[in-house]
Formats: sequence, C-alpha cells, structure tokens
Amino acid sequence: MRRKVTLKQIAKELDVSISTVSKSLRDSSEISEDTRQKVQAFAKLYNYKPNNIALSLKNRKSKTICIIIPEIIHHFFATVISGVEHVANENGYNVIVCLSDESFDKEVINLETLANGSIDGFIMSLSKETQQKRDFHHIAEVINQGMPVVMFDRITNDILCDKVIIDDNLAAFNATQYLVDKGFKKIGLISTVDYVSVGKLRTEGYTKALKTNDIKLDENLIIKIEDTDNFESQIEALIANNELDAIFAVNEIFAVTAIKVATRLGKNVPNDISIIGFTDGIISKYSSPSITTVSQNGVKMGEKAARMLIEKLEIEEEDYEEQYKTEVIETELVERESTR
Amino acid sequence: MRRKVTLKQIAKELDVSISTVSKSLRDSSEISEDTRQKVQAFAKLYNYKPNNIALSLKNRKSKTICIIIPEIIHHFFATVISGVEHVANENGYNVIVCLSDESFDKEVINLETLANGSIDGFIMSLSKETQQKRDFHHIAEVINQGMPVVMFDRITNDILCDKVIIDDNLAAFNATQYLVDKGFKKIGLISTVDYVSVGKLRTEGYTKALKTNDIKLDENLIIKIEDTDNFESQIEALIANNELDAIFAVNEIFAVTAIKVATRLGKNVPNDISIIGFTDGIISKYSSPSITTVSQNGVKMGEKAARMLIEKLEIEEEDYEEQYKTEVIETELVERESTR
DNA sequence: TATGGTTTCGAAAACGTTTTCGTGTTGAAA
DNA sequence: TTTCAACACGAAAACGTTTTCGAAACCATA
Repeated sequence: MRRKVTLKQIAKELDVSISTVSKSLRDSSEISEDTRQKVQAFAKLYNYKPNNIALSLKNRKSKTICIIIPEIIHHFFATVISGVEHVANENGYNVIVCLSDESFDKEVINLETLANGSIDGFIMSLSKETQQKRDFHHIAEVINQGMPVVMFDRITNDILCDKVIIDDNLAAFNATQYLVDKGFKKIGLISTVDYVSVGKLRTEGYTKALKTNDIKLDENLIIKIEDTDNFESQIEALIANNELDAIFAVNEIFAVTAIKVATRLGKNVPNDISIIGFTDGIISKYSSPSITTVSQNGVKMGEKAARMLIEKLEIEEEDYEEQYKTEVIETELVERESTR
Repeated sequence: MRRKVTLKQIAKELDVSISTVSKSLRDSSEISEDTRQKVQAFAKLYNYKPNNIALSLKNRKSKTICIIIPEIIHHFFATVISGVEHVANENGYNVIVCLSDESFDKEVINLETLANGSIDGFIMSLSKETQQKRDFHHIAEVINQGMPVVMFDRITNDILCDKVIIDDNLAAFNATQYLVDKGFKKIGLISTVDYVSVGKLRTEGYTKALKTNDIKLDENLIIKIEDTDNFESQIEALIANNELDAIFAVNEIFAVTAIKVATRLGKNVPNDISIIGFTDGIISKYSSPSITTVSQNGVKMGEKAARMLIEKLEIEEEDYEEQYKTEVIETELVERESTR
C-alpha cells in the first residue's frame, strides 16, 4: 500500500523547496528546464496528484455543487440529476446528491451541513413539507451568505434566485385542450393537494382550459390526492361514479393507475376513455397501452439549472450583480396509445 | 450579504487567541466559564459553523463517499443510491454520485478525480465497457492507495475488495424452476450479452434449472441482447418463431417488452404465455398485467454496501487488517399477474 | 572592478481548523 | 516570603497547496 505522495515529500526527496516543486509541476517559467524535468519525472513516477481538499481550502471553492431533491426514485428527478451531472462534469464540477425525502427537516440539515465550504452552490427542488409550511428561511440564509441557489420544478416565489421551470399551467392547459379538441366534455382531473406547487398550477391550467371552452367545471370530476399510499380507491371512485370521456392526470403514477382501474371496471383505454399523463417517464413509455403525456424534459432542466449555477459561480466577485432569471423549459405533448 | 465568519474573525473581535475560541466552542475545560460563554454567545450570534474543508484537510478525511453507477435512470440503481444515502447520512457522511454512462473512460476519470482527498471511499457497480474490457487497473490503483472500495451488483472477481451482490445464479435458477413447476417446458430466455456479469450468471441459472429438470436446452429459445436500442424485433422473432409456454427475462425492460410484443402477436399474458422478470422496479409494479419478478432489494444492497464501507473507514489505522467479505442479499420471487 | 540585469530558487504567508505545549498569573500552603 | 499546583490562555505546528516577494548566483557590460 502506497500512500499518496505530497509536494513536501517530493521536495524532500529531490532536495529542493516545496515552492520549486509546485512551480515545476505548473510549468512556471521561473524554474530552469533542468529541475523542471527532474521534478516532473519524479512526480510522474510516483503518480503525484494534487490534493483536492488542500486546493479547495486555498482557492475557497470546492468545485462541487449539490443537488437536493425530494426523492430519487422519481424517474423525473433521476433525469434531472443526469442532466446536472453532465454539465457539471464538463465544467470540472462534481455533484453531491442529497435527498430530502419530502421532509422539511432533512432539507434544512442538508443545506446546513453543506453550506460550510463543502460546496459552491445548490440546485434544488422543494420538498412537499417545505411547500406546505411555506418556510424558506434556510434557503434565504444560504443565499444571504453569498451562495448561489438555483431552484427547479418545485419552486417558490418567496425566494429570489435563479429558477428553471416548465410552464405547468400552460402545459396542463394544452393537455386539457387536446382532450377537448377530441370532442371530450366530461374530463376528469387527478391532481395532488394544492400546496404542491406544480399540482396547483396544473389544476389551474385544467380549469382554465375548461373555462375557455365553455365547459362547466364539475368539482366531482376532480380529485386531489394527498397520500401516495392508497390513492387507488379514490381513482376508482372517480371513474366508477362518473361517466368520464377522458382523464388528465398530473403524473405518471396516477395515469397508469387510472388505466389499470378503468380496465378493471370494464372500460377500454382509449376506446371508452382517454387518459393523458404528465412527465414522460419510463412508465408512460412501457405501459400498455402506452401513455399520451406531457413531456417535461428533466435532462434539459438539469442541464439548464447546472449551467445557470455554474455561470453564477464563475463570475468574478467584483462583477457580481444581483440579478435573477427564471428559465422556462418547453414541454411537449407526446401522443401515444392511451388517447384516441 | 454576510460572508461566513471564521475563528480568526471571532478571535479578533473578542480580542482573544484563535486557540481560545476553538477551545471555547468545543467546551474545553481549559477555558474559564466566563470566556467560554462569551465566545459561544458571540459565535451563536454570528451563526458560526466550522469550515468543512479546513476540517477535512486537518483530519485527512472528508466524511464523503462516492458512488459510481452506470446509469441513474435505472430504477434499480436509484434505489441503491437511496439506500447508500440513508446509511451514509446516519453516520455523518455525504454522498457524491458519479455516472459512468457505461463508459470505461468516464469510470476512470471519476475514480481519478475523486481519489485525491475529496472522498474517503468508493461504492461502485462496473460499467458495461469495463466488464467487456476486463481492465480494472484503475480500481486496483485506488485500492492500493489505501482507499476502501465496495463493489455491488456488477462486480469482478479480479479485484479483491468488499462486495455485495445477490446470488444471480440461484435467483435465476429459482425463477426458472418456478416456471417449470407450473408445468412449462418451452421456456424462453431473454438475456444480455455474456460480458455483463449479471447477465451471464442469470443465464447460467436458467440453464442449470433446465438441466436439473431434464429439459433439453434449446439454443433457439435464448436471445442475448447487446444493443439496448432495437431489441424489440429480436424479442418479436423469439416469440413469433417458437411456441413458448413461458419466458424468463433478465430485466424489467425486456419483460415488459416481451409482454407488449406477445400481446401484439395475439397471445394473452399470462393465459397463453407466462412471463417472469428480474428487478422489482416501477415497471413491474405498474405494468398491466403486473409482472412476476425476482426482487433484488436495491435499497438493502445500498445500505449494506454503505455499512461495509463506513465500517472500513472507521477502523483505526493500526487495527487494519486486509480482509474482504462478499455479502449476498436475499432475493425474493414476487408473484404478480404475468404468470399463471 | 563596479554595476546592473537575468535567471533560478527558497521563505513565508495564506486558506481555517485542531491540538500540543509552553507560560504567565493566581491562590494557597509551607 | 517562597514554592508549587491549578488555572487560563496563547504560540505554533500541522494538514497540502499556491503565490508573492526577496535574495542569491550568474553573466555581461561599462
């Protein structure tokens, strides 16, 4: 076992100073060709690599960014990570992944433990609990300490920072309009409780679309799911008690469950009932029938968020001006088999 | 904007030495009750938090571990991350996630850039390319530098280190046996090319089960998929050209695709053909019919791997003895609707 | 020989901690 | 008054870098 070699050891071995070694390795013109080569050869032989931690301390930047997400199991978040990762790596950054598990406390802890030099900036999507409590002081604090934060997808307007979102409202509007255009009038909505920002926005898009088309809003056709455990019965009630033409579900799981329940109730998808989902994940693709859905490109969101963050990080201190952007990523309606 | 406060600043402000401040904050008995309270009050007021990087440099450990996986989009790997993350956090460690994208080069780069002080140890699953090349020098190197590595799922016997796996061979055997017990004789296999370690092992389990039951191995019933892009046609050929009773697929995607293709070919699953998958992911659960599958508990694997790594990390240098374990995580056959 | 300019290198500070060791001050005991 | 422990604190080293600045050493020119 060979421990990592340091500048000091090389210096001692070659009987020169640490500075000389450092400069030689960085091809400084201060050093004679002779010693430079000698040092470089030795360093190569012993496979010298500068210690990242020491560099971080010296430079006061870690070249690491942190992404905090509510759940990694969500395919959407996984794709975001993947986008962040690629852009980060391209620019010489590492990525620390933290999971809040939809918990406010874990979110706070994650921010606190990492905002002490370990990382240069955050990319995050709010936990459900945080959105419910509307308590964002922890985020305000790190921003106040001069650490850039980029929020994506589940954001809040109470915090000023860079953001990357999709136009949930518009996307939901378009999805609903798509169903209306097909001639459907009784369109159900499977959404989440309102404190989940995206759920609320998508609900608004749905209602707006109905209103635009002079379709009367029927509260009975709307369910807002809180608990992710036993929502199947709620969906079953929705479908069984109403003669629906179509359903708009605000995520994949709800959509695929709706298909399953409908089928079980003897309704054929899409012939008897059309179903549209949100998020173009693995489920939508591989479900039978495959699901028509609003595609929110997670990879693109991640890439964008990472780019925005890194841009902020690389601005010289002096040139810094407080100015925040909100980028909207285009969504797309992917037509598949669950609608006719 | 308030920059982070350091010991030095507190010391200057309170007109004491840095040592005094440090000791006060760590409740050292060397310091008088008086100054201790004064310092602590001041530190609290200015929200002092020790700089992690400085601590890392001092302690020569970063309290961070890195997990390298081939793809984050894979639900299985996402669950592993989640397991690693929880155990790591419980023990005060952070997790850096790196993606190799199934590329040898990226794997090498990831190892190299992080093995310089940034992290204390690795948890990894080999990329396809690495398994194909059978080149593991990069891993041997970091281990040789004294950095603990735990491999999981896609491992190699060429490297000595802690490992956590499932018994792929046995699990595949059991899955196949399950089909045999149902009375099926013509059982197809949808596997991956042999250099993917788990694919090979699962193929072996399949053949062993057939042999054990005196069923003649028919090479025509086996396909090994290399390219993940257009495998659907291969599966279609398999099903169309053979009168299969059942299929064993070595992953979810293959299984769900088999269902889709079979259905398209007019065969009912499970009445005409039974299908069994591997990995209890989101697809198996939400597919219709839902898929009977071998559940490999990713969370458990991640937890186990993290525990093994951290255990190695916390051993005192002196007590260290080179000794490696391979932990086998139990698998389970989850019966669902795709088999009868 | 004196001057001055290169070339080549090293000392030291800095990043922010922790910890060891030394030292001055106090109070009490002799 | 002297001595000695206990107490309270500070200086400095260490972790591994980079970089500034100063200083030898050398050479060439006047």
